[in-house]
Amino acid sequence: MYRTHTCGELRPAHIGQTVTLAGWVHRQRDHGGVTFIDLRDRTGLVQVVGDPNLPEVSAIQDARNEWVLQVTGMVRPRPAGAENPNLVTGAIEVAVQKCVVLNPAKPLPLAVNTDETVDENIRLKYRYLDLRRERMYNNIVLRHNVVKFIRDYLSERGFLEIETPMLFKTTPEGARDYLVPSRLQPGTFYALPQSPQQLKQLLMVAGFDRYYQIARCLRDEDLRGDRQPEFTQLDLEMSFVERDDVLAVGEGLFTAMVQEILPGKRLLASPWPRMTYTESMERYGNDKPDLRFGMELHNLSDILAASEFMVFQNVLKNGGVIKCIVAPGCADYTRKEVDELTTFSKEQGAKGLATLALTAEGVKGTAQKFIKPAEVEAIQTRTGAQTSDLVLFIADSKPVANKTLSALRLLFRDRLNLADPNVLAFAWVLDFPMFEYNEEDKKWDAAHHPFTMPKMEDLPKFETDPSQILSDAYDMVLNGYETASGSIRIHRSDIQQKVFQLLGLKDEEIQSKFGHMIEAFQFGAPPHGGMAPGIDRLIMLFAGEPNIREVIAFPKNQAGRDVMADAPSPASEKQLRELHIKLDLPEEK
RNA sequence: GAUCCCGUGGUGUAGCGGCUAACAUGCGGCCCUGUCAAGGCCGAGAUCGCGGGUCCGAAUCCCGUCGGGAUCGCCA
Repeated sequence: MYRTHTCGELRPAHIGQTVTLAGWVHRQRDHGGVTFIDLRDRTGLVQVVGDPNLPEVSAIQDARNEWVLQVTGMVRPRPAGAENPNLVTGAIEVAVQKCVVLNPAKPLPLAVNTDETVDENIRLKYRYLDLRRERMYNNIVLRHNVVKFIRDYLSERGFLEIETPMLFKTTPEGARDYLVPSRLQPGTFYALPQSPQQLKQLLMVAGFDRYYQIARCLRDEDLRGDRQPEFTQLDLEMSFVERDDVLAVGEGLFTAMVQEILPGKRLLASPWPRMTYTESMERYGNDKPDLRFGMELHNLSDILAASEFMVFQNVLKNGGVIKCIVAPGCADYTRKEVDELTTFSKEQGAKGLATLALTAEGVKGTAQKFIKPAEVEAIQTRTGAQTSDLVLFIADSKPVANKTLSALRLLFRDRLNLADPNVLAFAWVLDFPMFEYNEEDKKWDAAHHPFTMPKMEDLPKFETDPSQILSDAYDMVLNGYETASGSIRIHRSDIQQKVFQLLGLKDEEIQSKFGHMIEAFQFGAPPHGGMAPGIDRLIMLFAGEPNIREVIAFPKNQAGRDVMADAPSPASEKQLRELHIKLDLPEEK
């Protein structure tokens, strides 16, 4: 037996007991005679003392940071005045009688016992050391608590956790698949699942009624701070439900979770706000609004319809819009600062940025000479802009204006600290469009996915205007992130056929790619729907971390590499031969 | 595919045209019996990511390249 107790559990109640501990040297303080070590295991720290009056102290004196020790000694109270209120074990210490070095350690490439920032490349290369640090440990524990809460909550409500295959089938829609070559059937490939979407629907056809899975999903696309090539979703599906039944489960789950395991956080509103996709786009410029602060977008196209500003005129003539946001207290921005905002806007796709500074000395800014006093007044009435505020205008096509102002809004959020980091602003965004026109490929794409149920009343629009078809798709958003996405699914094979056809899939293609789905829907498929919250993103937001790598034990870097194991790496000739794969690599420069 | 930012001892930073490259921490040695980021003294450790250029002189300016991050595209 290596230990009788853990480091973090010792209390004055243990005084007088002889205990054996095992752990890492968090810190060592050698006073020549008496030596202190803060011994660490995952439960915490405890001070062990090597006393010259006690035997076997040499190992204590020799020990260095991160050595692994086994220590046996008597728990005793610390001398009066020597208690450490910062440690939960700070009232006591362990007087060492025996110390065994289980394993010494070389000096570490990164310090485990501080929270100072370390280059992320080094952290990832030595991730097993990085994970010893308190911040990472806390994140991993939080992750466990979140997943455990999910399992308990859903199990209590009749959901079954069911595993689905990792080796499945490539699909034509959606993200790029990771392919896995089949050895037994040369020339064919599995695809790793982008999500268990089809399988969970088939589980509904099977009658399981309420299913969930903590499911790994894989998508071969470029990485971002909130996107990893493999990530984890709470995949969830229910039969005989309407949209609000699904939303109620999600809202109930995360509301209870916040109350139970996130005492430092509070919900912005309960019940959660709901808005349509269209409303979210109008008011926030995107479909994942951060509702922790205002600064909404305003459409000024009507007020400025008669503007003398040629830029505005031309945009309106071409079907564009003039929209704005109001940056509070920013009227004193310098020319340089405004230029930076203009550059930022152009990076987002806008052709330019016009500003109106409402200073105490009067109206200034690049748009001042084009906007009449009456128009300024109307703008102030609509937006609530006041003296000392800066109004930022984007005149462009509606998508560009929304995208740019949305990005500016988040820029000011961070610059002016407008969002309370302890608030969780959950909300639902509803009624997404069913299809988006893909200009590049000149075809319709599914906005959510092709199994999403179009609104019944919009079915006639398949023949007239697919862009106007709304769907029973919904997103759960949190603090400016899409944290779940779901829909009521198509359970009728005739509607499913219609969708596939509009997406431009040929009959043979529908059969080869989705024949099993179409067929299944002909054998008594129940109405069903579900959603899939992104575990990594949620935990990132719960933990207040800036990216999801911080809440994943072994994440990949921006180039999709595991820098610790150095993956991906070349396959051997033998492996390739078995798979009947020949490489055709691009010429090296 | 594109844009921007970063790269200086093990780690974190400073220096940004004139240095023998500074500081903290870590590391090694010595001293020290109550510390808890212990303290004191001594020491080792960087050709400033790499290559080229400008200059009397480059960590510092320019170009290229590699590595990392953020963003656009991409992500049903």
